[in-house]
Amino acid sequence: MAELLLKERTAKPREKARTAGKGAREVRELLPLGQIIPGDCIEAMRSLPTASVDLVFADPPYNLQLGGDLARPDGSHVDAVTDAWDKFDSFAAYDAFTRAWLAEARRVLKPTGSLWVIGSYHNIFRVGAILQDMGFWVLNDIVWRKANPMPNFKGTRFTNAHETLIWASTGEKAKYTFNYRAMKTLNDELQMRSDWVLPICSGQERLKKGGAKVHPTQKPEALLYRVMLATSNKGDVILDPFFGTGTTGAVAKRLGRQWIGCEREAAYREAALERIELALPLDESAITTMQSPRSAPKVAFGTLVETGWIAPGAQLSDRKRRFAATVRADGSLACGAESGSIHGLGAKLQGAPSCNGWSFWHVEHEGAFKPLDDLRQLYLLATEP
Amino acid sequence: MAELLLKERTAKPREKARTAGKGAREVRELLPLGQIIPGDCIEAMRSLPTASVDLVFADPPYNLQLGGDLARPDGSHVDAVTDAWDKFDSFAAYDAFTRAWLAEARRVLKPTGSLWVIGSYHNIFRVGAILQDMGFWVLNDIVWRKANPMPNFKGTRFTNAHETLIWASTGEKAKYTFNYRAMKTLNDELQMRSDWVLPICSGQERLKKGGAKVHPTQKPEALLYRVMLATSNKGDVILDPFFGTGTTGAVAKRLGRQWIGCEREAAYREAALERIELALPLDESAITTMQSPRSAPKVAFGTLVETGWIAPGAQLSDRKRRFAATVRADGSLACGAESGSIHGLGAKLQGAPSCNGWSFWHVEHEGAFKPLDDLRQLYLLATEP
DNA sequence: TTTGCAAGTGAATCCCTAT
DNA sequence: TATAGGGATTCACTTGCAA
Repeated sequence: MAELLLKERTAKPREKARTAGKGAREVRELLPLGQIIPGDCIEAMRSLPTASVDLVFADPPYNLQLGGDLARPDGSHVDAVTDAWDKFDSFAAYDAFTRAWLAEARRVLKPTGSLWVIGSYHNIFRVGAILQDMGFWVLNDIVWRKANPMPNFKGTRFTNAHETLIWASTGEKAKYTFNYRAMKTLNDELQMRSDWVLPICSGQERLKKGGAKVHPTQKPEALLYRVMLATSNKGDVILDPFFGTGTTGAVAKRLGRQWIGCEREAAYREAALERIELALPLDESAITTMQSPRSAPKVAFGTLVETGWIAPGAQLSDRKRRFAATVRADGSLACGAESGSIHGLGAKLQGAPSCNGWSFWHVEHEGAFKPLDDLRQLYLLATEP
Repeated sequence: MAELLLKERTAKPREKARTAGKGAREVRELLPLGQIIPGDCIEAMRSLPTASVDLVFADPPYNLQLGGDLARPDGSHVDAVTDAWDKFDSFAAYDAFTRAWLAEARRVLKPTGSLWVIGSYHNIFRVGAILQDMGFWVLNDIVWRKANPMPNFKGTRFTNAHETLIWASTGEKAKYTFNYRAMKTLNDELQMRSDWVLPICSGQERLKKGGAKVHPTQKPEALLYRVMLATSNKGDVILDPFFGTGTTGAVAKRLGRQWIGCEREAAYREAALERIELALPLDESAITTMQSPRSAPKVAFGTLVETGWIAPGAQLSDRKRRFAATVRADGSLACGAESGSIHGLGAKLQGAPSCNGWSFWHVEHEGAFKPLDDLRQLYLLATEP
C-alpha cells in the first residue's frame, strides 16, 4: 500500500493550474458533488480543484498494530480490525502516508475551511504533530467519550473508552466557521465542551450484510451530525477522504450539505451509495441552526411584522407556553401591563438579566409551533439575492 | 532556558559509568530521595543513576508561542513567532527540548518503570509522537475531564474542558505496574476507564501567596493520587522533572512512595518543600490496596483434594451441566477417555484454546452448586494466619 | 402484550512464570 | 530465547426467544 501512496507526485501538474482564475461558482461546478471517487484518496483528491471545499472530515486508518487473537473471559472471540488497509510497516511509513493525504486536503480546502481528523492513541499524536508542522492551526481537540466501549478483557490497562478528534483551521489567522449558538442550543444552553459523550455505532444504525458488519469501524451519525452542525453551513461542500460506508454522506444529506467521498473498496462504496440513497433530508426549518449574533445578517423583529411574516396581533408564547404576548404594530410585545422588545419582555417575564427573544418566543406558523428564529431564517432564505 | 537545555551533552560522561555493576540497593542509596534538585531538569536528571526510578510523572511547559522561552537546537534564539516558518521553527525547538528531557527520563527509568506526561493540544501531539519514536510504548491516553473548566469567553471554539495524559512503558515488551484491582475498587467495582472526571485545583488546595496563585498550572492532588495508585507500588521511587509546587511530592508522601523533583524556580521549590512538609502520610493499612489474584497466594487444586475440601471421586460439572468429570486422587480430572488438569480438561471438552478451571467447574458443597473458586476462597479464609 | 433471560458484540496495540 | 502450561479476565447495549 505505502509504496503506491508515497511515491513522488510533485512532477504531475496540480489541478490548481486548471482552476486558477476561475470564480467560485465555476470551481464549484467542477466538483463531483454527491459522488464517491474510487481509488486511493490521495490520487482522488488530486482530481479536485484547489480551494474548493469547506470542510474535510477524515477517519484515516489508525495503524492499530494488534498482536494475536484476543478472547473474552467467556472464551468468545473478539472480532478485531485485521484489514490490510490498517497495516503499515513502521511509524515512518504511516507518517509519510499522513503527510501525503494531509497535503492534498490542505490544497483542496478553502482558506476559510477547516479540517477534522479522528483517531486513537495509536495514530493521533502523529497526525496532530504533522498537521501542526504543515501550518494547520489546531482549534480544539475533541474527546469522544464512548458511552459503551469494549472493556479491557485481560485487566492490563485502563478501558480504552474514548477516541480523539482534532479540529484545525488552515492557519493561525484563518477565519473559520463555528456555529456557537447552534452548539449552545444543542447543549441545553451551556457552552459545548471539548468532551462529547456519544454511544458507539450499533443496533439498527450499524450496516450489516449476512449478519456481519459491512465495515469494521463505522462511526455513529451523531458524531458527524455534531461536527457538521458546529463547523459548516447549509450548502457547504464536505469532503471525506476515507469515506468507508458513507456516514459523512448520509449526515451531509440529512443536514443539507453537499458531500464528496473518496474510497478504495468497492464493497464500501456500494453500501454507502445505497445507504445515502435511503437517507432523508431534514426539513428546512430543522436544519436551520441558531446563528451567532456576529455572523447573522441583522433582521429586526419589526421587519418581520412590516413584511407580513408575522401579523400585528399575533400571539407568541415560550416553548412551554408559560408566558403569552401579543405582537404590536411597531414590533414591540405586550403582556398585560408589561411591554417591550422580544428580548426585553422575555427577560422581564422570566426575571432574567437577559433573554434571546428569537429563541425564547414561539409562534404558530403553517401548523407548527416554531421559535421566531425559524421564521427569521425563512425570511432570510426568501429574501436572499 | 533553552540555550542551556539544548546544547550538546554527549561529551560528558554518563552516570551509567558510575553505577555500572552496582546492585539495586546500592543504586538506590545514590538517589536524592525526598529532595528537589535545583536547575534545569535535563542537567538535574543527568545527576541520577541509570535505571533507578520506577515512575516518571512530567508536566512539561507547553508555551509553544513564547519564542523567547525557547531556542533552536543549535542554541540560537528564536524571534517572535509571526509567520508559518517561525511557527515551524518554534515547533522544532520545542521538539528538541522534548527529545532531550525524554531521553534523560528514559535513561533514568528502570526497564519495568513507566512514564506519564500531561499536556494539552498545544504540545501533547508532539510529545506523543516523539516518545513513540524513542521506543516508549503507549499504554493508554487518559483524558482528564475537568469538572469545572474555564469557559470560552469569546464563543469562538468549544470550551476547552480537558487535558490529555499519556501513559507509556519503556518498550513494547516491557513489563509495567498496573494495579488493576485497586483501580476497579476505586471505581465502584467497574473497570477504570480512560476518561477521568476530576475537579481542577482550587480552594484550600491551591497554593497562594498574598492572594495570588503561586504556580499558574498547579495540578490537583486527586490526579496524581490516581496515577500513583494505578501505576506504582508502595516504596517506589517517583521522579517529577517539572516539579513546580510539588503536587507529585505531596501525594507521593501521602501514599508511601519516595519522590525526587527537579525545579528551576527557587520560589516554586520553597513553596513545594513547605507544602510537602505539611503533608501527612497515610498509615500503612490505608495505603494497602486491593491486590490482583495474580499476586495473591496461589492455591493448587491438588491442595484442596489433599486437605479434604474436595474428596477424590467427587463429581464436577460446568454451570449448565453439559460436561461432567470425576476428581482423581492426584488432583487431575477424568471424563470418559479424556483427562487433565481442571484447566486443561475444561479447554479440551469445550474445544477452546484455554479455560479457567476455577470458574468453569462447579461442585455441590453444603447443598449449593458452586464454582471451585468459591471453595478456594473458603480454603484461603480458613487457612490464613 | 409485557417482562425476563440468554446470547452476542464493539478501532484492542489485552498474561506470566518456569523450563 | 522459545515453548508449554497454569490460570486470570468484561461493560453497556441490542436482539431474539421464552414465559
